[in-house]
Amino acid sequence: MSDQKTNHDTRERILDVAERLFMEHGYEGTSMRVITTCADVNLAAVNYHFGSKEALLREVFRRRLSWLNRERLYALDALEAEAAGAPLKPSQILEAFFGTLLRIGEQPSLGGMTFLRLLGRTLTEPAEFIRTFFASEYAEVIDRYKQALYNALPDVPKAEIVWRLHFMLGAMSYAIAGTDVLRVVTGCELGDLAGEGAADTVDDATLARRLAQRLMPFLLGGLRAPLPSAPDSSKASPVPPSEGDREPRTANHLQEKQP
Amino acid sequence: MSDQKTNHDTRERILDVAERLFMEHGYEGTSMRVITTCADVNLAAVNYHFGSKEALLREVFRRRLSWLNRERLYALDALEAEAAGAPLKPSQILEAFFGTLLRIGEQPSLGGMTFLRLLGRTLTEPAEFIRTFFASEYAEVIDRYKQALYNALPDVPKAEIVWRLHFMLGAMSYAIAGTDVLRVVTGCELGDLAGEGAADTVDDATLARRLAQRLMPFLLGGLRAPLPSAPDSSKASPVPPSEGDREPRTANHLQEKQP
DNA sequence: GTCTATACGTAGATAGAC
DNA sequence: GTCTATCTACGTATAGAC
Repeated sequence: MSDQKTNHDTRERILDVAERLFMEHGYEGTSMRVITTCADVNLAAVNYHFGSKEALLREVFRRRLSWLNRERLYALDALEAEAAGAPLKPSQILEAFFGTLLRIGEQPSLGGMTFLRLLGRTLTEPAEFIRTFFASEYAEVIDRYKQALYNALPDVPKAEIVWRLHFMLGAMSYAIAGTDVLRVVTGCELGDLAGEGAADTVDDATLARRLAQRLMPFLLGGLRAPLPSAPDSSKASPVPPSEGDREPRTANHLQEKQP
Repeated sequence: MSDQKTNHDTRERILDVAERLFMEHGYEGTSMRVITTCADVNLAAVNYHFGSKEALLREVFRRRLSWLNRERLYALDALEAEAAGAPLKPSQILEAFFGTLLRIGEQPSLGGMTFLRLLGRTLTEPAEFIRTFFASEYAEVIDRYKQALYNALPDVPKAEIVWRLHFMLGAMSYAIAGTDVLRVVTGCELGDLAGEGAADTVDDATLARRLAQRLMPFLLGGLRAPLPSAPDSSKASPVPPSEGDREPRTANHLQEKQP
């Protein structure tokens, strides 16, 4: 049973090809004909094995996300067990959430950078079925991590934490998707940016490691930034002290334009 | 000439409808037939006025981006003239770049939140013609702002600045796109988050203002975060001092996983 | 279980009447 | 300049042979 074409092989081959093509051309931009041709299977194979194109996309994500989100829960469990009731440090929480994700990029068997790029791009796809699918897949993990952040930053309003979680997800998603797109905006290949000297191509595992190394301080800096001044409410903005890490206080740079 | 259907009206009506539909369903997910039906024009009108569907998308963006990027250059010119050769503060640069963008959300005549959401989503679309179009539209502005940031943060490696610019663009794009998508991830409507008390619907202008108020401190915190420790190079990470704003020094939270 | 062949709708684009 | 009618290619899905 080494090189024999079993159903399992066909299914996996379709999933691998679809993962890459959805990443390269988007969901709507990838036709079933192209998928089945590239996977060297019959046009009908997708509907036979998965039922529909939508179900195929869901399965592409499920086989990766179920692993990822389980690992994220394990990581949080471990941290909380070690802390024995004390709130976690924000840096620990971010490392568990984003570090677990970014480490996928170093391991092709978990999807590698192909899957990370696909994930980053698909999070903004407007199709309703995609959004509801992600909502259900992420619900538990997001809820647990939000709670952890609430506990870690007790003096920061919960709404503010949710906003910043949102911003962090965005920075991460674009950073990943951009490792082969956003040269457009930055005007140069990210390979040039990742290395200190060698400007040529960088393999995926190295890119993933360097991305994590650059991204995590940025996220932590954003999460722990001073709160904005209150605009239309009379309550003051307390400085959020965070355990372990010192919380810097700087001037408020953004003033509300119209009071 | 008040309510007469001129060519100009037809063109603008097509652009307005296409802007909204591309935002709601994506480029591939929006058909010419739906566009022309909603705009109450004939199917052939798009090809007559714009030449093709791709050219229509480009024109949808061009009429907004030409204004936006001109304003961004003006804002930077004004800051640099005022500074008279001295480097700008990072907060000023971010305000000029992101503030100018976010203020579009308050003005429906400039596209409002509809255009901002469309922009946020389209930046990740994989289609080649879209990426090359954005590259040319953004080239000058990005170049000018990169230079301004280099000057403002002379002790931060340029590669690090480009990475962080990249992260900031991502956080902003997702934050915008998410104002009607990412309830998926955060588990609640952003309307709930924006207001202190009133949890119902928030009009676009208010949402845009509150978004800017929350986003700018986050971006500035990320931009001015401590540099990551050098992983595979022996040179130390200097703390970047920035003018005007005090630069906080915190511990490095992220350690390289493999030395 | 897998593939061949095809159904049936819709995509973007265009020729030519008005 | 605008519209009708239509072209050709491609979309997903399925019925039925092997």
